[in-house]
Amino acid sequence: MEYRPTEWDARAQQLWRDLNVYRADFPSDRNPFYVLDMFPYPSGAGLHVGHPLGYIASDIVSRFKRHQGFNVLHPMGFDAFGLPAEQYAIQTGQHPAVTTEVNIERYREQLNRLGLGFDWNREVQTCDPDYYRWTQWVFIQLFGAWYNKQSERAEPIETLVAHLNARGTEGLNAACHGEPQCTAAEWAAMDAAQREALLQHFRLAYRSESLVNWCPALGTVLANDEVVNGLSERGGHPVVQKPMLQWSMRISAFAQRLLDGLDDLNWSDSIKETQRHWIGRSQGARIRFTVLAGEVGEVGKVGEVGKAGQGANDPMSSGANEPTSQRTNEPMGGANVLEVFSTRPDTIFGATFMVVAPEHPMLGEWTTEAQRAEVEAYCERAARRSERDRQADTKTVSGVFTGTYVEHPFTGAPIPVWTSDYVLMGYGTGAVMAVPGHDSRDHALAKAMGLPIVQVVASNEPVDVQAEAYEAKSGRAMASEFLDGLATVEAIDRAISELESRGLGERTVQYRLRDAVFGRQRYWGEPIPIAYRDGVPEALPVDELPLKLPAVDKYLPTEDGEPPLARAERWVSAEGLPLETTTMPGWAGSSWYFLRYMDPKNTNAPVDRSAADYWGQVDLYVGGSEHATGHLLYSRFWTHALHDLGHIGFREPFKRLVNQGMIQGISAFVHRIEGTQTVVSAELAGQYSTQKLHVDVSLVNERNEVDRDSLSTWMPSWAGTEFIPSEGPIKVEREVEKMSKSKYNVVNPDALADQYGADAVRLFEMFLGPIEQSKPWDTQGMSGVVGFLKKSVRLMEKRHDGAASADELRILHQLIDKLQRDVETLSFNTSVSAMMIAVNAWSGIPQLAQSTLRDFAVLLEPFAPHTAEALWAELGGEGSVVLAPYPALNPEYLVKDSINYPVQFNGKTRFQLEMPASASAAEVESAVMAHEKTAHFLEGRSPKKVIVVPGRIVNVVG
RNA sequence: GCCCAGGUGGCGGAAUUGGUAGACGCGCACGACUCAAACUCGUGUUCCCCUGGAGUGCGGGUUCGAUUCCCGCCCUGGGCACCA
Repeated sequence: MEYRPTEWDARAQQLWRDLNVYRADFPSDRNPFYVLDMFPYPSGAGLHVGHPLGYIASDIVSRFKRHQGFNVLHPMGFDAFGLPAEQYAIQTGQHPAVTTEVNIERYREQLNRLGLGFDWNREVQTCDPDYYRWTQWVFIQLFGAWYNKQSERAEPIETLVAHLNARGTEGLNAACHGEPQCTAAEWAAMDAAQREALLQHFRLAYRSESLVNWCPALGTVLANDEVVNGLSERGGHPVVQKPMLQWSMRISAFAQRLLDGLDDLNWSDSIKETQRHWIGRSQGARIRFTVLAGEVGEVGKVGEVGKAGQGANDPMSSGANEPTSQRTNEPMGGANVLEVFSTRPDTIFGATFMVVAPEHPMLGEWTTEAQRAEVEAYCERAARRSERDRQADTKTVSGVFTGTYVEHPFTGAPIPVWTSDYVLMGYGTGAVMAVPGHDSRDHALAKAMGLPIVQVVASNEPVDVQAEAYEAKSGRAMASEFLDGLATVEAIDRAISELESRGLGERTVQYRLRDAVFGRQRYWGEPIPIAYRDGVPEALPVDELPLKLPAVDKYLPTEDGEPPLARAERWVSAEGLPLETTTMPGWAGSSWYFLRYMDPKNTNAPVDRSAADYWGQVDLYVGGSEHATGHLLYSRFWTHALHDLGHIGFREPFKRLVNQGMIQGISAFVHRIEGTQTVVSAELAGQYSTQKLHVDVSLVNERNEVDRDSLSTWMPSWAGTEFIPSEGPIKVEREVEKMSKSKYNVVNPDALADQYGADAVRLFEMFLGPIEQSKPWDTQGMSGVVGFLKKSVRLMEKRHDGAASADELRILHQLIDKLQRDVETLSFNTSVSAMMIAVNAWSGIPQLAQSTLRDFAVLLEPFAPHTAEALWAELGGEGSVVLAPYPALNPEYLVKDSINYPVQFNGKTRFQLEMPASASAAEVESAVMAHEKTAHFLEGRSPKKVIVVPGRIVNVVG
């Protein structure tokens, strides 16, 4: 039998299609197993060898579980809404759906070329109206829900309305923004618009005026996870903070549950830690300081502000993006009270000034006339700076005195109020009590402005708080009246109790997690299914879904800066109401797609409850770690909410998560003398003033030599290139970098599959190393796995119809044992090596039984399914090897009857001693002592101690 | 700065609960086959001052025994970054 990989690839793939072997059944009596890959965004560049790393691993698990009799769900789809297709549309006028479809077609071909066993009957595309109909449906569910902190779950908005009818906001414990409140009587008196304005503060999908990340270059707002170092994740454009009326998702309501849920998930520590940080729970207290009246400017219009909650443009939305407060009923106190959050209330006696964020809504009120010009100038400067600028110089401190003072709650001393941009409006209350003695940032401002620094925590080591803040939480309170002598932890507790008893503050938990901005001023996304009746948002009736993307003449904003959907001719609901013009962000469709695979054709619901109950959580989810704070958090949030609302029976979507590492490219550079067309071989480059330029890796051979002719004809700009030396090889320089089109280091998996066969690519990617690890792609090693496949095929020449020998069975069962253990940890590099060891061992046996070879074909199948299929056919197997049962492990063949003991003297291995496995420790010891070499290594000493670990090792100490 | 992961031959990497460090593969060297080359097969391949010694980033420690456990440091990759 000759090894013919490309021929076998085609034949096996045809057989799989004919027999529909990857079909997942429902209903079914078999046990379900759900293996999921993060579905790709179909970009124009196609797949490179890095993408399939995770797909191959999950494919191996799927195939393995199928052999073991599980009903395996292993689907694939496309995350098809996104910016690149839209940018291309803006440039060319081509509808994004067209480019997207072309790209999807190419992706599907590339995935199939590698023999990945997906159930394509269940494919989903997020841009398909039959799919996004249900994304819109989920949005409507969230719009129609609120989070009840009493029951700790999301509930239909009707239960909130019932509460408001009965008692107003009294006794209500809900996740919300701002300080919405009303009595039952006030609620009863409100008109529809006023009621909706109030409800918006509670809905899980809501609209509010808030500070958002605005990216002028992309013309859209972005979520926090889409902004990296003050630049947009896509495209790297500057991002600024800007207040806008926007749709948001109240993910902050689920902060504690998203935190707690991590404990039971089988995910990597680093992803869990990343999420914990992103959620950022901190415990402390809210503390209220009374603003000293004499100093307050324009006190007149104060009182009304805090009582808002009525009217469509209510003023209480100003702090909308701040995480929800523990309380809902206490008034913020308007300009009379300055409220801060602190994790160190024990240091309150060290608070020598207050700092509020430049965006703080009360700042204007608190600024005295004398200071007004200076404060306004400062705020304007802070607003103009982009996030990036603000982050760039965290070293320089700046701030301005407002002219106002607050009263210290315990000492009654006046404390000056400052504003500085190191205090963020988006966290806590947007104000802090500055304790320069024990907080480095407060310390920096105090130093710069000459404000007093007081020590209120004593340490065992000598500390000088004038020089540096003492921030450790291990110390005892001092100069703090009733707190003196208490250890920090106790002092915090005591300080909070004291504040609570005086009604000046309370214990609270603060989260860093912000609500997620949900609207995008873009075309290529799901339309938000909201219509406006007299300016009041209402959800479309579910039976009007899908709300399809309208045709537009251009994919750009309108002249007035409205999103592209405003260009549509009649963008109104069935009832004729104007529709929302922003679309959903990229993460909407990917937040629930794993549910749709369970029931992809359902026209009555996103997923039938019975299908969701049968398949349950994803057993294994494989994908990149770059989604740690985006997709992986949002999809958890939606799953929790859908669970609470009764649509599915589990809270957490992904039981186990494995992050595959990145495959890096090995870029090639030539040295070109600056300002010339002359290329210098790398070893001579030091003699010239050269620049390093990327060249395509396909122009370079294994000896790192670039071909002159192909370089000259590679691109027009390289025509007429001259070379030094003029004869002989031209060397390139190599460097490991991220694999990317622009670095010309991309290797395509389908091209490799055409050259070596799909199985060689699969095996090689797995053999490269542990799945989670990043590693450079080096095709040189390919010959190793090709050799293994050829050797495997050559075993067929040894086959006979008789019974299998004990030797060959021992090899077989050791392999089964190893493979079964490896699949649990996805340790497929060692699986490949174990198969190599087995094949090498069988190669040394003159004859092999047909049954052994058949079993081997099944063991090989998850890794190299095409070759296994060819072997299976040759061995007379029925149907497809994909559906064959896994060979049962017979542990008898794993038992060894003798053990080769390494014998150590003082920890150094000196010789081996073969002993029967049944030998006792005493027998082993006497055998060692009787051994001729023992006397030599003891050099006349008598052993102090002989350690015998049965079955393992002997160590003679002496 | 804080948090997480990692550091083993020329290279990718392997090593159950602490128990023969370097499996498997690449590369390299030598040999067989061949007129020759490719393919294939075989042998060797951690290093050194080689009857021995050293050795898993560095320095200590625990242990009969440490890649594995503990303490301190260095480096690499990733995450967060004025979060009060």
